[in-house]
Amino acid sequence: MYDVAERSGVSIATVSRVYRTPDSVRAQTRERVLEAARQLGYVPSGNARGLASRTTGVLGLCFPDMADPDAEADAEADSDADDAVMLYSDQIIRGMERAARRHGYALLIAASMEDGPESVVAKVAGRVDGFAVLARTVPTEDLEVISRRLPVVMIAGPREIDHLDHIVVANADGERELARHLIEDHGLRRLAFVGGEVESPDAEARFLGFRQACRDAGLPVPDAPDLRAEMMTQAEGARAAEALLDRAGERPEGMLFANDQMAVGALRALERRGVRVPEDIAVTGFDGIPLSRIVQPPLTTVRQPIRRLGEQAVELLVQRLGNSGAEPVSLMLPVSLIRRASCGCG
Amino acid sequence: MYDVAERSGVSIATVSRVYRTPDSVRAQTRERVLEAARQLGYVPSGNARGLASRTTGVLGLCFPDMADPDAEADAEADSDADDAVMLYSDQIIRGMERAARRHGYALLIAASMEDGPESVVAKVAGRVDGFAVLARTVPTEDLEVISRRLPVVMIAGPREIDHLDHIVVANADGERELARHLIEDHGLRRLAFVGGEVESPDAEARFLGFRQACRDAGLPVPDAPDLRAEMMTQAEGARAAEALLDRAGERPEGMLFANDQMAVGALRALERRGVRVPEDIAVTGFDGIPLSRIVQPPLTTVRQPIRRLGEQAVELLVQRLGNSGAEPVSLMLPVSLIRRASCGCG
DNA sequence: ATCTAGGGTGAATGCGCTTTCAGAAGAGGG
DNA sequence: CCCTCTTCTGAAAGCGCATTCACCCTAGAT
Repeated sequence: MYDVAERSGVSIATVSRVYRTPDSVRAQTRERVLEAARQLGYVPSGNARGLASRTTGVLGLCFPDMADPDAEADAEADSDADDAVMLYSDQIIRGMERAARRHGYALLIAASMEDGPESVVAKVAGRVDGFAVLARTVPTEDLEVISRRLPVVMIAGPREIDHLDHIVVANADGERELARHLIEDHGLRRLAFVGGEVESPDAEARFLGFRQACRDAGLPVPDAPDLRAEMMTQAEGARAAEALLDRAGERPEGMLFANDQMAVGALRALERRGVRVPEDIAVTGFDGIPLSRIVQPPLTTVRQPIRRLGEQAVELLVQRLGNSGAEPVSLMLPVSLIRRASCGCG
Repeated sequence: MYDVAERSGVSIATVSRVYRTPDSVRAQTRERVLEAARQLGYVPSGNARGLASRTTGVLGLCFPDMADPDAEADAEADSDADDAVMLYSDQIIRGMERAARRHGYALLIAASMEDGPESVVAKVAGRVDGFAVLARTVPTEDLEVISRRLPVVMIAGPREIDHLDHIVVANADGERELARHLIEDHGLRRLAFVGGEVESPDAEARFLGFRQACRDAGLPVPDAPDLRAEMMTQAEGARAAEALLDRAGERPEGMLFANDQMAVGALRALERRGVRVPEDIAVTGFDGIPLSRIVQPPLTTVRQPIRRLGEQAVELLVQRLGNSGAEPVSLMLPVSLIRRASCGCG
């Protein structure tokens, strides 16, 4: 910059103005400066600019190293799918990128890994005006510290820190609506719910929705899922389905899985056992992954607006950057029931 | 940082060392500093660090605003596909992110848009240690200037600037192999090639491959594609297919399209016309997009390793950051022929 | 010809951190 | 008890830019 200033016969202040507030510089001077910059191959330092102006024009995203183990597993099984199917994190990224672009921000993305002290977050946090975090990516205490200095929004996670903005999808509402549909529209009564690990807030919320539907319909309200899967993968889903079949007592009329992966696994297990879906038993999932459309029968499920999650995160960040004093916001994005053949529809 | 230093009774130099070279500080002192940092909610400024150390730990990617108009169009037609299908840019991002992560870098992404002077590139270029550019994203002259200051790798574009590293896929080889397959294995002779706009280096390279195959087989070598599509979309592909059918003279035995989108459009047009594929005519595409697997008949095509493009880009950047004096590298990634029903295979 | 605005420009300061370069504080050795 | 050798730590000088604040010049007004 000093070179540019010297070469064009002005001070560095003027060079700075040429880039920041072009109108405040006489056109002729401006041209001289730009020409000099071109000749010298001048590239303004974002770092210096950021330091001086205390703002970066960049938003960030931290996501878990293994954002979607199921999809990874799928990918290995079918290398075609690998290139075709978007992971959860891909969709978030796409959503955030679009929204950030609209607001004139660039997006810095980094997957968490164990590193030195503070690790990834530190890297991101120090270089952005604000950032989003996917659930269970960053230690709560780190977030606590960082969120005191800049806007942070938690995506799809519990509200561990009360002054954080956060966004979730309507897991409970979706599952409730799904169960209601099975009960009221298809007349099913004996429903089994297959949940996930206790620490998964999503899976738990979905189970809660299931309970509500049972209560609403006057059916017995279970205290806990009929089964819990550790990994929520297809393999676990298949195992769960078989376990439910082999259980003493009457066979359930419907199996609700906490996610699509498990439901798909169940579909395959049931087929092996010669159990017809949906004639003998209804099966449902949650998420609306691409695979749910392709399996036979197509899976009734609940679609999450994952991309909108990312978009909304950016909106919240931008809002907070404009008005840091506002009350913490807590958004819940609506989901939509997708009725397909696996429950008896279509 | 000054506050942390004061609170823990050391100088800022020591605080800096705690983060940069923890081992050079006595354990006891280190703990005191970290504790103070925690209490104060200290977040190191990436900008300042970058300024002082002249390195950011971030790699960048600039991609076109409309990375893939075809996919966009698809998405509108089928909102399901929108969430499911990865765009070209999504795959590049995924590849780069993975590779960057391995090397300890974060990734800054920004789509180009018309803005002030220098626009997006300036934003990215000033904040990264090096970056990748998708073809036709950044004006050549800007690239020329920037690439004098930091490593830049051009992805899937022509080598406009000779000192730039660049990566392309083996477009010509792939198309050549594809055409060879049609000619030798299926015994076809009258082949028509539908290309893209002249400015599309990919489409041109593919046509070149087609010519080579013709030459190899002793068939007449065309000077130009039988047709050129402006947009390379399904609609254009359909139109092209019909135009070829309606042409005077013998009907071609095979139609080779410069990408899958057009081929898919052609498939549909041919079906409407009652022309059977592959019995009456063979059809092929290029890219290996997800859709190519699903259409009827499944499309014979050439798959590009898009994700690897991103990974390789990062590898090149990292290499050059380690050794900036090296000769410019020019990589060509191999592609793979996918034989499906539309050419008569399977 | 003198005065008054204002637009243009320059000097100087500081953003928060890294990095020599020295100096201080212990640790042994003589 | 003094001297030398390590370890640690502090002082200070930037890194490249944004931003007052003050100043200068040119018009238009008087």
